[in-house]
Amino acid sequence: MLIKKNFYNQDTIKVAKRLLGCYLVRKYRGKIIRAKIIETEAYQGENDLASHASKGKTERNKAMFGEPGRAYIYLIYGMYYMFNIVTEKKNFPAAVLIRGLSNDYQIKTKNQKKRIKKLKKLDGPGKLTKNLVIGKSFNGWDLTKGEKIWLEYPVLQNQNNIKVKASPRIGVDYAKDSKDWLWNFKIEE
DNA sequence: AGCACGATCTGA
DNA sequence: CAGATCGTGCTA
Repeated sequence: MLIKKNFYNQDTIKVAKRLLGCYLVRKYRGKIIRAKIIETEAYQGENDLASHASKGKTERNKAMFGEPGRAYIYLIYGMYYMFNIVTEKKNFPAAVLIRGLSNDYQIKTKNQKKRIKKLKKLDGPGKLTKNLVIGKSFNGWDLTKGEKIWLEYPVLQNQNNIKVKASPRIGVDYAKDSKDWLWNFKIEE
C-alpha cells in the first residue's frame, strides 16, 4: 500500500527505521520494479553536521526544507545521484537517504505475470539510483502521488519482526561529533 | 572567476 | 588504495 504524506511527517530517526522492509517502487518504460529497502540513513536538522542543511538553506539542499514526502536528489563525486526522502514538517530540514535494496526484485511488465528476479545487489546509494534510473530531474518529486517513483508498506504487516542494526553513518568523517551518531540503519539478518 | 571537495564505486 | 568526474558553495 502506498505510503502517504503523514508517515514522513514525523521524527526522521523513526521514519528511517520504519522504512526498513518497505518497498521502493519505480515505474518506467512499461515496467514496475519493486525492491525491498534494507539500509537507510537519517539526516536531521541544522545541528547535524553531517547534513547538507548544517550550513543553512542553499540552492542545492532547498528540497530538504520543503514538504515531507518529497525527494531530495543531488549529485555526489561528480557521478552518482543520492536518493533521499524529505521528512518532518516544512522548513525543518531533514531527510532519509536510501542506501541499500535487496536483490530480490519484483518486476511487472504490461502483459506479463509478475515475477521475482534476482539481479545484482544494490548495496550502495549510487548503485541503486543508477540501476533504477533515478536522476536529478526527480529532485523535489512528490513521492506520495504513486507516480513514477513511490514507496509502499510491506504486503504482510510484519514490521515488528524486523531487527534493526544501528551504526555510524557512512562517509561523514568530517562531521565532528555528528559523525559518531548511530543513524545508519540496516535489517539484521 | 577560480578553487576545493564530496551522504561513492570500481578495479588493481 | 588511487582514480574518475563535476555541480555546488565559498572566497575574492
